[in-house]
Amino acid sequence: MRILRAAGETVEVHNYIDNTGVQVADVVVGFMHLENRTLDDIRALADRPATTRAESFDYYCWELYSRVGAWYEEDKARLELRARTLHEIEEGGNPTAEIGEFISSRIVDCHLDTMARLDISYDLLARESEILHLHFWAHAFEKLKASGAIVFETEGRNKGCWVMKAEDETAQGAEESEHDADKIIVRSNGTVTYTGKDIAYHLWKLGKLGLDFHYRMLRHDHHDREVWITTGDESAAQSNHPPFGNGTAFLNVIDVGQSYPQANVKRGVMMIDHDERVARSAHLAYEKVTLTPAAAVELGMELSEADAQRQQIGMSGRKGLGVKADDLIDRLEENALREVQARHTDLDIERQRHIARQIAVAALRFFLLKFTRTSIIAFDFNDALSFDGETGPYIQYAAVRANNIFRKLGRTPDEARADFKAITAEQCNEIFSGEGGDDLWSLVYFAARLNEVMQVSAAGFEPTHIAKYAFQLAKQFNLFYHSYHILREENETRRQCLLMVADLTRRRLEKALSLLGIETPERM
RNA sequence: GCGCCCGUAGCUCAGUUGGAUAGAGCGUUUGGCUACGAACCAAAAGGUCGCACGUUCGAGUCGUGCCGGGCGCACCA
Repeated sequence: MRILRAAGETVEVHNYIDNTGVQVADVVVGFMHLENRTLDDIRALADRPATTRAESFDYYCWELYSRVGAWYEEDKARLELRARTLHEIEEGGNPTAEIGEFISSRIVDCHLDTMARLDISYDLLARESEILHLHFWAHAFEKLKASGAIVFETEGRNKGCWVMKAEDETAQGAEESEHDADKIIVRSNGTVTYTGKDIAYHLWKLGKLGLDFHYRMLRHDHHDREVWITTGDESAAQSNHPPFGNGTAFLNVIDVGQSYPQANVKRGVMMIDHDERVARSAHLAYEKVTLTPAAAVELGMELSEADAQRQQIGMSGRKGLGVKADDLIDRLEENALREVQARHTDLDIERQRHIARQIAVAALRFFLLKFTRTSIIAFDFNDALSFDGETGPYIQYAAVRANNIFRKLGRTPDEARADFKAITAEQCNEIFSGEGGDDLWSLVYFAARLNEVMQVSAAGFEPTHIAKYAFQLAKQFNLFYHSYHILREENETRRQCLLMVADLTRRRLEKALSLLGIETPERM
């Protein structure tokens, strides 16, 4: 989002809230049938003051969710309870749905708090419940039927369903093939599948549905910007909302496992809105983070022999196996704070904490961004917790060093720039063609490439290009920093040239970091 | 069976549209702080780019076929 905006695009950040799905249903089942709790009980639990992470509502639900998973395993017949609960939540207007609504809202709050720690925020939270209740599907259904995108099957395996036919029907040939290429959109019992709902949602994104959500302001984020959420309750709606939807293209950031359903969604939308801007839209697939066997052991998992041999082990919420973002950030902040306190005893605790938070965010964000989207990230605690080498803090450190030069000099970069203006082109040329001139040119040239790298990164939807570039620039700056001691330079002209090189690099470093969502601390 | 992704140094990964002796980080070995703070720098060791053909003046990169690993292919979301 930051990179696309910097490249001149207008971007709206939405987060799809699947508040009527199986995960919510399972937690509801856990509260209602494993723990026999009422809505008031759950409310009390959510409202109790939490002194440890384990007592927080989201941690409680995470743990409960895996318990429900195990409970289903004991007796598959219990899955009937999930189906019923899911149905009641979709229906709305009953106690089960009320509990579901409460839980999902609270979890969204927790999620936003966690994301805020990483400087992540959203413009709009679009809820699945509204897509159902505001009849998005009914409108999309008519359009799909009218366009011939879906047809009603009167015979065969899919009898009684509305299906989207496979593109290469003839090439398919074999009737008895194990897998059917046709995609069912409406089931024989008349209910709509996920793909159908998602097609409706995407038609809305492009302003092609002829319907809109109601909106209300949910909260201000950590930068005091408004975060809006959809609502099906017209009386709660606020009309002073920013414009949402009506996009010219959409980018769905979902893991690569969703490639097949996403391809179907795009196909469905294309049949109604055959437009180059839709063609430009894409499923921006990324690979998941998995655990190294060592990390899995550290999380308390007992490895089978087969697992220990594996390269990676998938995380699973159902099994309760995963790294919780808040835990990881906590550890990063603790480690960073220790380092800061060892180095900067003069700063008060609040400033130390602030710096520690900035470093922790840099470490985690860079750790995730240093990989390409398509490579599976094998999560290792040592790598993720590191502040040395190819890490976010390394780059921050280079930028802070550059700033320290000016701090020690007693002049701001702007003042130094004014001094520099007094130097003639000839004098400058002499420095840059003199001893070490090539080193200076090489750094200046590399620093000047940020914009080009940003374009490549935006065009390929690949933030890692910026990340790799930022690291290389920091590395080159550190070399320069060691090779040329600026404040000790006696030649006044030369010193001012070196200062300008340092300032140029500093600005590019900070810009690159900000594109990655990383701040530059005042001290390190 | 069909489709997608991956295979590059001991480990984790980069490698723009095909272009010169294939690059980082970590780890290992060695050296460097009277400091613009060493969260750093320098040096060394370490690679048949999974295998085999093909296209090309030239292939880690493009094509085909194998081998190995991961993930999809619901009237679930």
